[in-house]
Amino acid sequence: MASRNTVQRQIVFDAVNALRTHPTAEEIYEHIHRSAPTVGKATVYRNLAVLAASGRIRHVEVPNSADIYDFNTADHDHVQCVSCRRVFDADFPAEPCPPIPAGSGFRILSRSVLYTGLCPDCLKRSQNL
Amino acid sequence: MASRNTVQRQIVFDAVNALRTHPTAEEIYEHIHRSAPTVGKATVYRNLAVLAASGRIRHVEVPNSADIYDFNTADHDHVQCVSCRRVFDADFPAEPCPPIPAGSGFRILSRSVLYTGLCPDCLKRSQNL
DNA sequence: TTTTTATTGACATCCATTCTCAATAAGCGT
DNA sequence: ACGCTTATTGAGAATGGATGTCAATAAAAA
Repeated sequence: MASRNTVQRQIVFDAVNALRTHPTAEEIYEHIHRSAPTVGKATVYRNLAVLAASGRIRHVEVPNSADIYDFNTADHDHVQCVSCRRVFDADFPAEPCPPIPAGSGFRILSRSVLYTGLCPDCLKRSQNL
Repeated sequence: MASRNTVQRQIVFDAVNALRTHPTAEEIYEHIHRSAPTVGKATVYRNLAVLAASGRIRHVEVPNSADIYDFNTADHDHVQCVSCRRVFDADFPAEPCPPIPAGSGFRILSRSVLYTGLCPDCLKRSQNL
């Protein structure tokens, strides 16, 4: 028997699509908790994993921060602000990285690119000091 | 007063240069512990951070695994094997990603590229099943 | 040598995430 | 519609990796 359509799974999926701001699992849990206080945190984590594995949402691993989940499953990179730690889409004008290579005996499955820097808000704030 | 040349700091630096296999902080600590059992784990972490900040070693953040430290400070990417979780240099023939862009009000400070896939060992093992 | 203060070591604490396990419920076959 | 199987749930404990606390120590400036 494959995966089941539980109400909790749908709630988690809806939350990721409602929160369009690269939410963490914790933020998704808090959002859900308001209208569905019985849904446990482990259930949120589990369903985020299931949804990501099936390609319905995207799981973005963020080193030294909580991972984020993205309703936008199209291939795109992210920027994390070193100051406020928020994650944004890297939609600035940049050539994409070249296609994933095949060489040296590795089987490359994926590539993740994460930019770090200052977001517009924090950059402005730092310039006003 | 700037930073001090403590014996512990030198021990940590030497360990990173001795372990040329992308060691984690834990592995570095264990290596050190054999010959210098009084050096604490917090000291190892602190000195790894100091050495990385001063550019003497490189700190590579690995999502969902322990971060690794690299004696090779030259700019290069890494591959993590999804099976054995080891980290390798991405020295396969690949065009590098284009230079870091400046656009959209972000100040981009760095970009990290991490490939995931199967290392030669694990690839071979999976083909022999 | 004296003084200053960066650094240490031991341990507690933190954070994000995963595990455990009995209880529940999805959805198949009948 | 009704069981039956088993994927899933909820609560909390447990984990792993890393950082914080703080009195004691030791670089190195004066």
